Amino acid sequence: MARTTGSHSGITGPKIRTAALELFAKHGFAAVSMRQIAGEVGVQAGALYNYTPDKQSLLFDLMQSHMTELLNAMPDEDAAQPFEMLEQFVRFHIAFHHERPEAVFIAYMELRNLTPKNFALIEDLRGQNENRLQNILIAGQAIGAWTVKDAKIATFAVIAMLTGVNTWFRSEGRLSLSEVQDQYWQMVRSAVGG
Amino acid sequence: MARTTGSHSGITGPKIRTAALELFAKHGFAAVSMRQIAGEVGVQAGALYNYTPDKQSLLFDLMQSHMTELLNAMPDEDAAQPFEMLEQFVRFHIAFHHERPEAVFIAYMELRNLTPKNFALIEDLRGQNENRLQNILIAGQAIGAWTVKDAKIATFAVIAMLTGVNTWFRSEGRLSLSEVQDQYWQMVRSAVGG
DNA sequence: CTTGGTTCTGAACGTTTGTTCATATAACAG
DNA sequence: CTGTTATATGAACAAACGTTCAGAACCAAG
Repeated sequence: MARTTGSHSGITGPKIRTAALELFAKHGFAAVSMRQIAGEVGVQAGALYNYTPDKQSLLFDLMQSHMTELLNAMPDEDAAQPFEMLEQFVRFHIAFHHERPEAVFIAYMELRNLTPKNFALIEDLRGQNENRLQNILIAGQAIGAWTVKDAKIATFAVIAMLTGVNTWFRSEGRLSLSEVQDQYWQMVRSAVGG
Repeated sequence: MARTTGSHSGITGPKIRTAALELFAKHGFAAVSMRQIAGEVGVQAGALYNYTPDKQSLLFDLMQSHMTELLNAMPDEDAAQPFEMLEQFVRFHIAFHHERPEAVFIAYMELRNLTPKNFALIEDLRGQNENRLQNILIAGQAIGAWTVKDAKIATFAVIAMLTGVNTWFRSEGRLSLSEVQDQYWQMVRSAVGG
């Protein structure tokens, strides 16, 4: 046998994904050319097509990886009471998103650049995440853990708040991650009336 | 004297702005071509350059108009107590954004497609809006109207919540505008501890 | 070394891009 | 009507786009 499959692939492949992630987050999918990505990797544009069938797939793979990572990393719902589950959800979301700002940015800024088929797939994953929060809120409603009126509205409001953290929070800044988590948890708890 | 300035300009000009607004919101600035905009207007691409020096200015003008409209339309701060001012801010923001979803979308999705100079100008206008909310929160803090710890965090959280309404709320849906305003106001009020 | 497969180059393809401009059209003032 | 001027056309420009592909370079097994 000859050279092992992906002996360079193991280096160039991830490099391409990283470069694409950063460039897409910075300039937007449509504004980034395959030649720019290749340049960042240190390779010619044609070489990218050993790793992705086309530009669209590159975007889709990045988004899909992010969403499945998010869903897999999320703590189990079953274990705890609604109140603790909500706190866990809030803290987890802030921490998880904080570690991968580019992926978060892309995952909800570049939805419109997906083909309809790919869009549907990502939207489904998005929905799963929102449903977990909504289920927590409904469960808490049911046992009177809080007083929020409409669980669906509250879901959107909380998701927006949490996603918004990434637009301003940086580790080097005035506040630590846990301070941010603390205050957001307090705001969310109060907002749902818990 | 000859023909009055802008006899057609008065028709084509606004048409171009409307078409650009819709297309930029739908597909993104970088993904929309001048020919697409022209096609929507019913004109050839070259004609656009009677109304804008270039594509970039078209984007910038749309964003600037939106931001100054927002700032001008905002109710005065001076009149009321922090508590009423906060409620006013929340209800106003939801209503105002609801009336112009495309402009809102563009105003914070296309920041990265502005030239550095234009970016700075828009960021300044953005900051003015955030400052109004922050001032309200600080004023309320000072007189003990609510218990929120960090006014800057709360500002970001509230802005994110309010801007997020546009991602899901449509007039034809289950809820009316005032129901949404009511529940968001309740959530914001609780979140700041008022 | 030879052999065979993986990875990359570099040129090329057909389109599309933003923008310009000479020219045509149409509307109004006198 | 004539003359003037704002407005639109449609062709053209160079540059950049995503993608393809023959061939070179490289690496590892035998």
